[in-house]
Amino acid sequence: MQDYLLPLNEPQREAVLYTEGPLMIVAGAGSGKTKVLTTRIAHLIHQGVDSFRILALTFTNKAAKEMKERIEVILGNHEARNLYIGTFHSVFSRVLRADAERLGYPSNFTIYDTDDAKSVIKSIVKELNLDDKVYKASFVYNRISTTKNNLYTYKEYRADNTIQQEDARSNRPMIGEIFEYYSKRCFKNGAMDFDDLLVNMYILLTNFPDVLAKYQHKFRYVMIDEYQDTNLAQYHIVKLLGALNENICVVGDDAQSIYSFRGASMQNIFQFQKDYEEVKVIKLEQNYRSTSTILDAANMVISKNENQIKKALWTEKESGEKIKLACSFTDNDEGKFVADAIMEQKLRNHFSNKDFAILYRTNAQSRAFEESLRRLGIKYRIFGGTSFYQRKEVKDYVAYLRILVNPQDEESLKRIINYPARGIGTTTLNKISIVAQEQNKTFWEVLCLATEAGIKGNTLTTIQDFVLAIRHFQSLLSKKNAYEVAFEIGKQCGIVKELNADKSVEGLARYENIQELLNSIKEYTETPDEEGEVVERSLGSYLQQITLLTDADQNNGEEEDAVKLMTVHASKGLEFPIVFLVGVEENIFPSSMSMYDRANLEEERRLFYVAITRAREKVWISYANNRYRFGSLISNEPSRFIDELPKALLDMSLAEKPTFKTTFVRSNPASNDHVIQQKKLIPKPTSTHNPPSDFVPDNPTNMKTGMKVEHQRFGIGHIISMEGSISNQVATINFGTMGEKKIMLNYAKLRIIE
DNA sequence: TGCGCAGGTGTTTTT
DNA sequence: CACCTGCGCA
Repeated sequence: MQDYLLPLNEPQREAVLYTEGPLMIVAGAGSGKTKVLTTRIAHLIHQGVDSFRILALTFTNKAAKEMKERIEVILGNHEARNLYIGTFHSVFSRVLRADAERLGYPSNFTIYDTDDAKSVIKSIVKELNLDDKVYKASFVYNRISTTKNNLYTYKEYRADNTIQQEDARSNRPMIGEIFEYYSKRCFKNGAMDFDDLLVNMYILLTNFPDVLAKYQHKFRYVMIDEYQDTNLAQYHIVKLLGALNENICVVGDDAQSIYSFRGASMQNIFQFQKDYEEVKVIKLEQNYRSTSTILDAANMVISKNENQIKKALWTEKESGEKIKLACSFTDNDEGKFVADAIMEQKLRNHFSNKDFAILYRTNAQSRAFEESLRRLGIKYRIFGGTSFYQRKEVKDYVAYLRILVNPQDEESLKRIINYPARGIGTTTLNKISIVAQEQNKTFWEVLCLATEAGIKGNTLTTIQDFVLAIRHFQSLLSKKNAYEVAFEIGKQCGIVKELNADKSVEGLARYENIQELLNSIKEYTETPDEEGEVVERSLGSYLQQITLLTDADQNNGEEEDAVKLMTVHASKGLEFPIVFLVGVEENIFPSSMSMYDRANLEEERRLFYVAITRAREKVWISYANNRYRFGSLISNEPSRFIDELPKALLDMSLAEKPTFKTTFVRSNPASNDHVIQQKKLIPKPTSTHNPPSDFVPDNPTNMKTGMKVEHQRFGIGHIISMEGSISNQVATINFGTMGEKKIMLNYAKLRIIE
């Protein structure tokens, strides 16, 4: 037997050796699926399969990179370098670079990120004279995105009665029209958004039989990780690519499907088994990651879901510590509590910073933890939020580079034509836009012929200078490398000078970001090609690549000794010795956006499952009674998911009293803990009011100044005043001995008494 | 055309 | 609370 097969258990080995024909690996959390995938690829190469002919699609670029490295270790050579491996989006963008022209796109097409796409939608809504409050960019974008991920074009969208009725009912009948304009505009700009990378790949394969044949022959083996998070477009592409050889191996876990908002459907898992006559299914059920306590808890929670493939995940590991439940008074206290707990664990049990992860449902929750960690001098690193390449100053600079490579890109052109300020305002911009529309020219073409567009005087000279400058840099590109050109742009256009002039903390950070951007270009373009390397190192490929970098990819190089902070989504595929899962409250986790129908709630539950199963040794679950949201204090109940955990696996000693760091005087220390414990497992120690058992909150829209209302925790009070917008009303309520409180009606549960 | 201020408005999750 | 937008003024 080969050495690399020795560390595998029976089903793992079977999965590695089963190389021919369709294979589905159902891999539970922590069951060694990455190990199986890497060993499987290594085995293929070892058996003599040409490494250029293996395609592996992963969820993040970082995962791809790690897999490559692990394969190199197993094989002891650099064969893995030739693999086609990466995310769907990055692999397809590479394929499309080669064949984009057949679809009428330039090979240096620009990739629009979500912000770019929304900005295009905004201009279209404006051009069509529609109300931007009704046609909010994010709403329209999501709808278009979902449609495209289901492989619907704007034509089909506009022709579909059901869709049109839906839009009519939501009072947004023009979405189809916006969709059409948007598609045409992107095409004219030589730009693809994230979804276009999938859609156009699909079109390329279906409309050009020779291209399909080329890739079907090229990719003799196809492997897909995280299959439960693929969408319909991805499903069809994979099916097409694998149709010739049918050597398709998908790896997934329905229990970890958490991206339905992006069009992912775990239906693809079930469909896979129907698509091929002789599909082999292998289940990996032994968990090597977590203690049995953690695993039992996770299994118990996920068992509440109706929609799932039954699995029996087990472990040989010891039971370990119970899951600690911790209750804090406010979100700030929660931050301090977690930082203290980390400090204590470090001192008492000799853990290092890098052993800890703090996982939350939304990015906005990170702040309290950042502050408290900083105060204790604990090094931390946040993953996610606005990524480096989304920062304004970086995007502005990148826009210059995009224009050099693809002058059709109107979006980027608008970004930089007046940055740094050179006196070209909205008036001129609109004028050019109109001429461009009328004469069916690109924005750039009109700029080049500014005289004909009726532009005169100073503005004309400015535009002509701008055009000359861009052309100069374009020609420079053939003489100098991308880094040198980028550097020249910063210098000659005065961007660097302008940023350097701002000596504020933020200004300094912006300046440093630009230096970092230049460094990254230098590193990318000046890395010598290794033998056999298939990566292209032009400015065009650099620009496409950076747009597709994910949060998980930003971890540059060696692992540093820092506490990791990230959303539960971002933690997928990772593991940590100790996990703090925080903000585990109703309205937050599960999110108030997804708790009102079964499918959404089940996805939240899977998310909870993912969070817990990240931990190897210890899990702390934390919630706060009150937290600041939009500036005022709101109260949330502990999450229903806490109730779903087996009591025997919980250590509730820290949840009996909330940790107080805030100065707060309890008006009635002799609270009624015992009553509440009977009613609900989770103690609510701050309760000083005992609501009747039939307490039903009323609709907040009926509440008016002067009313007498009952709050579950604060008791009876009078509404003194109401403020805030209609969608987000804040009431000031006098609760007598409990004092005056500002309450957000959308979140609080209030009952009208009279 | 550009800047400063007031007011409104919004928070899932991400390629 | 922060961020963004829109408006008024120089």
